[in-house]
Amino acid sequence: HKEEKHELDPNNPVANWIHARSTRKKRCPYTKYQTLELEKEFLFNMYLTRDRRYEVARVLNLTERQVKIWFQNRRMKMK
Amino acid sequence: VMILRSRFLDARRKRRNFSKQATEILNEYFYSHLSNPYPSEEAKEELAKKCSITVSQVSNWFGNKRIRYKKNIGKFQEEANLYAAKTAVTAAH
DNA sequence: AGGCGTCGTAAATCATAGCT
DNA sequence: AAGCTATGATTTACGACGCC
Repeated sequence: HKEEKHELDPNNPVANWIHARSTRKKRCPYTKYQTLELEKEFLFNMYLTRDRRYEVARVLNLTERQVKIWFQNRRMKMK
Repeated sequence: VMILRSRFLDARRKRRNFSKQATEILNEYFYSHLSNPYPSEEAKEELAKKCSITVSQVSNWFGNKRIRYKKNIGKFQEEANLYAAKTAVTAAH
């Protein structure tokens, strides 16, 4: 199972490791308020509808993608 | 409710460092698989058992080790040589 | 095709154990 | 004892792949 991108450089032990693409957005910790509201929404339903996702993103000033991924991560954390 | 749970989860952050033997075992695996330090699920289970820690802790350890090694290879050179020598001895019977 | 699901991970950050 | 660093755990963000 391979992920993201590999660099092509012989002789460097790290060359064939998995590396994040340089275009990846830097991790940006969410505020207490954002996290609390996301948790409340998660308690309401573990899976988002499209409408709820749009609304949550708008209220918390996050992108729909961030909200979607937050829910995916949250479900994994729960396991 | 969530406050209670978050406190419970935060409690997991109260940790002890792993034993010297456990760190030894993890480092031996890491440096003897330096070109591909991604243990399979089965390998993680075996390491977890040998180290008396959980599979998640093994995953955390490798995640931390990979990024910290990559970020500063020079700092780990001495350690790398130490384990390379150790596994070389093992390989020579 | 396209979108959302899980799984495993990178990289940054957090919290604090344990040295100096 | 206080400060600093090492270390284990948690948090965002994706890539790979799966299933409808």
